Amino acid sequence: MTRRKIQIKKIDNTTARQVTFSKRRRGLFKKAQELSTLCDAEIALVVFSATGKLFEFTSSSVQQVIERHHLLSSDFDKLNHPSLELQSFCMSQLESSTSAALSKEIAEKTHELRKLRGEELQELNMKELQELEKLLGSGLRRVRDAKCEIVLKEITSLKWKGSQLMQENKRLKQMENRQVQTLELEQGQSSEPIGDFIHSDPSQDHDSSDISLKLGLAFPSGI
Amino acid sequence: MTRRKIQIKKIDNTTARQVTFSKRRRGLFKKAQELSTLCDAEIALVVFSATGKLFEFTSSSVQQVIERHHLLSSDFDKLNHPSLELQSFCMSQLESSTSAALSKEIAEKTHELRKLRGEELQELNMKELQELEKLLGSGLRRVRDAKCEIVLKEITSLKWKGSQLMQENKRLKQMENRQVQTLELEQGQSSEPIGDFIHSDPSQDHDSSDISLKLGLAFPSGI
DNA sequence: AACTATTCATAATT
DNA sequence: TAATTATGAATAGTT
Repeated sequence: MTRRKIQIKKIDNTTARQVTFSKRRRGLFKKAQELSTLCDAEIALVVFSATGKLFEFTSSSVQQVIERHHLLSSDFDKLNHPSLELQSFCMSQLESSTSAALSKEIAEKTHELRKLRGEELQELNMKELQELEKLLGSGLRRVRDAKCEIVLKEITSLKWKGSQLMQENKRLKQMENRQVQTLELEQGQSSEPIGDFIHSDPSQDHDSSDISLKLGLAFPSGI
Repeated sequence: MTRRKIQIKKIDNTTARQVTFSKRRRGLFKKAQELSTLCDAEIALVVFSATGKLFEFTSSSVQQVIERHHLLSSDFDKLNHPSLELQSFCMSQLESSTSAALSKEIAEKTHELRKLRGEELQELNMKELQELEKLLGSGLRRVRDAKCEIVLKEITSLKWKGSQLMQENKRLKQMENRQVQTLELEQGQSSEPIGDFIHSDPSQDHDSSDISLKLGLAFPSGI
């Protein structure tokens, strides 16, 4: 995609296709390698060229499984049934991730969770306990910070809406005064128009009444 | 690779790592798709994120092969690759039932762990934060109890060993007195034997000095 | 989630 | 094939 953009469709020219395959395959494997390193991801990548040649990349954690698989698969299979080979390879990848690695990972995470919940402490020594305490302490601090954050946001929002209401109120009072003055000058006119204006549609205030409700809920529950 | 070149090593910052994972994963899958189309290659790409989430790509040709196998495998295949056929069938069964479920469980546990470590709090509301705080608080209490337990054991052990030493000491003093009395009675003997006896090999005290060292470590670091 | 300054990948060419 | 280079893509850091 340089010198000119290309369409993503099969390259007709065989030579050009092979050259592109070589270049892009290298690029793809490099990207896979980088992703697994940068983001601690487990990656298995298998590529069969149109001519049936096999290329593969796997992050170190799944390497063993593949080696085992290669020992089991015959050259005959590789040469004659690349698709089958690929398929069974994929399946073994998934399978291994499934039963062995995933189960192990779950066990580890479960254990970690139990420790954090203080359910499996007898096996820990003083140093490990202190590290755990530190972890829990910092977690607790972050939770409390998050709570503060929420409350502060509520307060800021309330203050702002409060000042809005005060402004509105002030404006309405000025209006009212003007109306009263006008009435006093005109003497004896009906007061209907004033009532209509002052007691305007209450649904306009829906937003602010909602706020005081939120405040009522937020504070008593304990900050 | 923009704004600045980066080192290809695990990204420390969790958020940045997740963002990069998303971006680069998309890039990688796109490249894989392009390579398979442009060069008529068969590609299988499996990625597990650090959080245990599964992503996969298989070129259409591979997908077709797999589907064909599952739905209407030919007699030829059956005759020549019964074990592979059976294997792939079993695998697919395993994959759909186990892998998905296990992956989901890992994702859940990972999420739970991240919450406990205070890494994913922005999505929680006040009530959830309070529950989390309670959980962390009780965990912290248990960890501190466990630490107390260890220290109390140390103290009990020290007291016991101390009393043992005092008894031993008392016995030795009695011995010494008897020796002195004997000497006074015998008058004019060398005092060498007494010195030898009192300043006995200090390596015998190794055990108890070890304890006071442990205690010295345990207290200042904060119980 | 969108943007942009860079670096990277690579199509065309030699 | 291998190297070069002009250009399009990908993406790290930022908003």
